[in-house]
Amino acid sequence: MSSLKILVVEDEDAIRGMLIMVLQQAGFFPTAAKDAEEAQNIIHDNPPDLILLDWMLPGISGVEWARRLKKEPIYSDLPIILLTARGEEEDKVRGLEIGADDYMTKPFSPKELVARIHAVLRRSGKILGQAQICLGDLILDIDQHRLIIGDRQLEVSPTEFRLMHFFMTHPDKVYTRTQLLDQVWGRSVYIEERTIDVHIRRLRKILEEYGRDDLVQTVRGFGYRFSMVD
Amino acid sequence: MSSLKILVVEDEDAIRGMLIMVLQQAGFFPTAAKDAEEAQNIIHDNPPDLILLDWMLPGISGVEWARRLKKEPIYSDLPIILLTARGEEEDKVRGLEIGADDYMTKPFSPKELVARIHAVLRRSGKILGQAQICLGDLILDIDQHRLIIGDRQLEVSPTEFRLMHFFMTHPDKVYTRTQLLDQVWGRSVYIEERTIDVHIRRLRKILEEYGRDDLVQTVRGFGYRFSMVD
DNA sequence: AGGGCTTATTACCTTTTTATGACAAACTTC
DNA sequence: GAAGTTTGTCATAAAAAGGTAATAAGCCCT
Repeated sequence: MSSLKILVVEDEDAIRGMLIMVLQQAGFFPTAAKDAEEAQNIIHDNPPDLILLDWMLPGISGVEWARRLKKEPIYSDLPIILLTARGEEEDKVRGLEIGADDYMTKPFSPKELVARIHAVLRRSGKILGQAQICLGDLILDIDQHRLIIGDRQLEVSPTEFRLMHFFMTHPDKVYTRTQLLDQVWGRSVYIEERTIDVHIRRLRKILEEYGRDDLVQTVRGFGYRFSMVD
Repeated sequence: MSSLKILVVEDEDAIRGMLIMVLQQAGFFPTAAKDAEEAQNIIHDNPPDLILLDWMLPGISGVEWARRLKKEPIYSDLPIILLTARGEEEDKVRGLEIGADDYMTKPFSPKELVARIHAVLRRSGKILGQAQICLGDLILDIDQHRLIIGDRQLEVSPTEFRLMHFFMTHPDKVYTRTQLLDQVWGRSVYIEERTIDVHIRRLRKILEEYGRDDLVQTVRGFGYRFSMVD
């Protein structure tokens, strides 16, 4: 699942801006509101997958608004993370009479925020990886961790599986070795670009037995492409 | 089984009230106590099927009381879910051998609470599912704690049984060691991940005699999978 | 055709991951 | 409370995977 929308409801410009920045960086699609009223409109027009809500808001307080939201059946499943200043309210928040799914005390690190968002989204089932990815007669089953062609199962190593996963979710497009390294191995790993060649080779060898080694195509001077079309 | 009784032990009125509300809504029959002493009486007069216990209590702390309870043979099977505030204690909960079956960090969503209660009840056998679970020629007899293959029946140890139970009710999907630990042993126990390997080994050894050790499959880099398919 | 560059292929070695047997503590059972 | 189970941990063996370098093969241009 991609394009997870997060609504930030926060009256202080600086904090709101910072939050939006952080969220974008983390791959979310943030929208923002200054108060409950504005937020209400956004929710109506373009319901987000999660709300980051300031405890104190001008007009209707964040808590109050959250409570109302949770009562409406349409929105009751919408996860809410409360943002509070450190202080006396902390105890009350813990009481969770509000129905918030989590809370954070300012100031917090971007890292922690993103981590909590992920946790809440996962808990509420918003992050559902597709169970299966099909492409022609290729099936990559994430849950079962299996790669199947037709009715036969292929034996692939962890890295081969990840590579295949990336290819199948990004078909028909050329990727440089560096891009593949970043996407499949992760930005923080440092290995030779040429190593990619070897892994491509290994993938092809496996696919070869099924006459499908033509799926992994070399684009001379650029990199590799995975495609059902020649 | 209907009319599952749940005892809430929590000193803060607001939270206690909220919990009771949530539990009723979810179809349980909650009773409540403000402290360990009160709880002790209730347990004696009208033993519940599960206890929701606050970590911090006036007088005897929740943890201390839980520990004592677990030592009494009569109550040792009574599942306990600990409620803790987020903070330093969190780590301790996992580490310390309290004997709780699960724990939750406030604040939590009602949904999650109910889900965990169900999970714990199921694990501890309070919720009767099917009496038998069949998969191919495998039959797992819940009541008798027996595994039947074809026409022969064999005894398995408690842990092996639970592991087998989990596998047979969740076939074809890969689980990491951590997931298995959480699901089969419970979230609050702390044992080495590698211990899973040993239990897998033991399961396989049993199945081996019937030529069925291929049911438990290793998925390198991820974990294990139980499947009738290769 | 040949030089220069890019990719393919293979072999090798290191690291990582899993399997297995043994042991001791904890727990049951009689 | 003694004998037998059960279960978690460790040490070690075994297996698989992953990265690199060396060499072969291929492509493109003049």
